[in-house]
Amino acid sequence: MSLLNDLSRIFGIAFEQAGLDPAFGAVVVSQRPDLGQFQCNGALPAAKIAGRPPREIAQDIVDRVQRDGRFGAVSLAGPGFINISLTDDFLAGELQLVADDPRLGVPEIPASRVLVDYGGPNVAKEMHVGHLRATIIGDSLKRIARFLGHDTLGDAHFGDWGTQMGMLIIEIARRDPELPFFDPDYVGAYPTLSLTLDDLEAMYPLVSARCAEDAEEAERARIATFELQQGRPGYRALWQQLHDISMAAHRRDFASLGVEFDLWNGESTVHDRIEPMIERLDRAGVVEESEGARVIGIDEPDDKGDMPPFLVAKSDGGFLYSTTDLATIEERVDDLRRQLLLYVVDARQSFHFEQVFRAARRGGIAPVDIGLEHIKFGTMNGPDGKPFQTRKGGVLKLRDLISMVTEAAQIRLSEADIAQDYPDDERAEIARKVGLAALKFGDLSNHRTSNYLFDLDRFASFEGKTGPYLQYSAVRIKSIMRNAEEAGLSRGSLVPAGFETERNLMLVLARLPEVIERAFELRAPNHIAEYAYDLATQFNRFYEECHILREEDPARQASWLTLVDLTLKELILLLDLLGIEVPDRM
RNA sequence: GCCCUCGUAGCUCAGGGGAUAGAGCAACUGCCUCCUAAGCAGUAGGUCGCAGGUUCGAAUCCUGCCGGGGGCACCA
Repeated sequence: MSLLNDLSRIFGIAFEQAGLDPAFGAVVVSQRPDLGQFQCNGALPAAKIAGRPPREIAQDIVDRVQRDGRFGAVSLAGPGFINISLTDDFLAGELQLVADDPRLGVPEIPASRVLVDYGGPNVAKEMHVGHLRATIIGDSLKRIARFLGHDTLGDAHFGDWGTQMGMLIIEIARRDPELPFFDPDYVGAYPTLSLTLDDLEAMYPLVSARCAEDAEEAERARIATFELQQGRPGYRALWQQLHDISMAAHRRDFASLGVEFDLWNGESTVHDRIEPMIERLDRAGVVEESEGARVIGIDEPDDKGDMPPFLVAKSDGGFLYSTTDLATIEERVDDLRRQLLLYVVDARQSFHFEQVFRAARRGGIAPVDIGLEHIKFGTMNGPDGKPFQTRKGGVLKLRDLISMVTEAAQIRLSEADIAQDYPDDERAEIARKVGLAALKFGDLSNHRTSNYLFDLDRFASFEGKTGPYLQYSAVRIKSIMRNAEEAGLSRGSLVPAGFETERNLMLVLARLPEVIERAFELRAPNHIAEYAYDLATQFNRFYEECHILREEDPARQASWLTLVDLTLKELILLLDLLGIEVPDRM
């Protein structure tokens, strides 16, 4: 029931009556608001096929459509553009349907079973700014998919089964070799270590550096990894503790971002299905041996560059992340019954995903009707154009980043006179929501594939095109609705627009369905962000021009209350799709 | 060397083959006795990296070149 669909259908019928493909009737929002609210450019490409002058076809369409009373003006311009404006009556009627619809005019599409893989924290490493994008973009895509009606699962997909585990094991063994985890003959319960994630995080770079320069040490880590994967009890018990310590910290960080998952799986989840999977691939003749390792050939005739084979098992029989990734696809397709897998992962891994996806196709793990997509994103850079680092040169922890923006919001709140009488806990809650909004919107308003510059001052300014601006706009409406209720005013049917800003607000409100659908099609939350900003801006203009509570015409006032209430609902929906909450006041 | 990606206003970034390429920040000028000024209105700022091509029409699609970033099997 979207307005653009309705208009496109009307124009499509006109093209059809003129003996042309109805697809030419596609109507879009006008690029020239001075000439019309909408435009249809179909006459230009149609002219080529029909062998008639474009202006003649356009005139034909205009003549047919003009008999329809809903259009205020339909006119021909330039080489064959058709400019369209609606009557205020028609526009109000269309928007009334939206206002009466719990889904705000967004149709539920035929559901498909989707899984979004995002976040991707690792054992023994605290989440840092690099995880921010994966988490925020993935969370938004999951919300969008779910709202559109897809059966959607989010998986944090923990990095918990690779060589870093072997390294941690040998490091802990080095520090305390007497621990029973390292005694192969030990039977009984294992002690609980009092390690924190900070401890683990301090260990990792040390042992990692040693492995890099000392071949024997690297060999020990490799063997430990292998034995862990083979099921050595002491190592498994130690692994469980390292896993749980890390998981607890990650859950806390995700919670503070307001991000939730349906699945907290990881690489280790699929361990038991790796052997059978490789056997099956072997029997199918897909796996070959190469330099002692087991690989799947994935090159294709029209490859531009080299495509090395995909590694499923190391020469020592151990597994690596490519193995678990392949088994994870199998699990998601066979057990979780997913039809579309979205991997929200750094663009630097695009070659890896190209390989895994090809291997999954070649091995029959993911038939062609299963969607496999790498939703790649760029890096968050510092002022030097390189991946963001703190002044000391270290990585900025996600936790610290969140405190920084929350603190900045707290300061802004102290400056505002209006907030001085708020209770302390409410102020803290507002600061949290505002800080997170600044962070999330600042990220999501960039297209995901571009690298962008992380500027803390910009995130802390809260002015202009920011998350807090959107919250502020919504809060203004909430305030109006509260005041209206106190004054005993209520909402009424929409009446035709009488002001330019009012009409424009209605037009923006009517664009919602296409924007959400397009954002999901392109896997691009920035389309939501962009539109939410347009909507808020248009509302603020209307707010300046039209004083709702002072309006003397009761019908118009009631209509305005409906209009701003619809604006609020759309804003809250859009912000929710971005993972941003709106406080009651700020 | 090969592959991927990006190049748009002083800065940070949007932009769906369509007309006169947009926004925020920074700069300058106005607007709070009036529903929250985290706001609104205005001024100024551009050979869309360069060169070809496809097209009635290209910032957008294709090719080449230049520049930034990234990647190229037993790490993740």
